[in-house]
Amino acid sequence: MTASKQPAPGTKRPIDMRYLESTVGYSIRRAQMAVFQHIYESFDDKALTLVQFSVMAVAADNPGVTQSELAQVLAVERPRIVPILNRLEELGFAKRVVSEDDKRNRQIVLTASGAARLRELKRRFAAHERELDELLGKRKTGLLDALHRLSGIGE
Amino acid sequence: MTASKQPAPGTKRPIDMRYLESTVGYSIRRAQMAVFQHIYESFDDKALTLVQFSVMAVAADNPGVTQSELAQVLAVERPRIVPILNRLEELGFAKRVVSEDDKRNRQIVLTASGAARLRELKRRFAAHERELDELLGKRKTGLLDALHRLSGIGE
DNA sequence: TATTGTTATACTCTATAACTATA
DNA sequence: TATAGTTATAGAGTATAACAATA
Repeated sequence: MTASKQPAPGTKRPIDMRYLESTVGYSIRRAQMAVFQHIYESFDDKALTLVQFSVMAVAADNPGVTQSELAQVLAVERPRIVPILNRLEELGFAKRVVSEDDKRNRQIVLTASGAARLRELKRRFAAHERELDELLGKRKTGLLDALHRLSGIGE
Repeated sequence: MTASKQPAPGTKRPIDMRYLESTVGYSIRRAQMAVFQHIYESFDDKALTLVQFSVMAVAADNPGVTQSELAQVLAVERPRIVPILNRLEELGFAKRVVSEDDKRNRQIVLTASGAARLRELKRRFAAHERELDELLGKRKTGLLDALHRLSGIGE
């Protein structure tokens, strides 16, 4: 090993990150980045985005859910739902149906093709979650509990 | 209580979110949104953004850290560091100093004013974390452990 | 009036490519 | 040639305002 003022190529001098890593805010951001990337690697090519996937998952369990309801429960602004559903309709995975009870509402329903696509993606998502299980072991229950508690801070 | 096909005004029919809420990906996104919002509420008006705060925090503990190092440890792209430092210089909180050893490097150092501002924001950040502690109790250690494990998935 | 879906706008974030100055 | 910082650009994500249809 040669003494040098310059770090060897490929060698990074260590940066003290202890302060930020002790905070929930920074740690949760880094964890979310890693988890999202892992999900996208588990999805197949040309897969849906996570928001599109989430819309399909909610629509599957709540047939006839409206766009406003989707926006509210997924915590995205109403205008953002529009291009997401446009895309899902283009792909033949979902349909807007004007509600009979209140013609302002568009009820979202999955097509057979959309339900099949969702099943495939849920299968891949489950494989991703099993990998997290290996990493987390028994910590997973506590993690979800803590995350759900954090989600309710402002209420 | 009146029977009605329409939900009463202000009443939302419950949407079944059990699937997404059982996943780490969705739960972590919602938690991050809540935590970040809580941090910004704890900061004072005209406060720095979280990335600006993070840059200052790293620079304080690692005097002379370069822009590339900041980008790498904070997981942001190099180009994004530029306007962040421009702003911190405008505010008089940080300075770029061309390195003597390698004139390509700009070493980032906090000014006295920047160090003082960082201390104030860290004080507010600590109050935010104490509120999280109340919410999480003994779960906090396990949460940070789990988040740090998740951050290392791809490695 | 109020609400749903929509359009439009702007600002931030993210991801690249390419330029400059240094090495 | 390779790297640090910068500029430029394009695509998402986010946040508002306002409009048409409906209530």
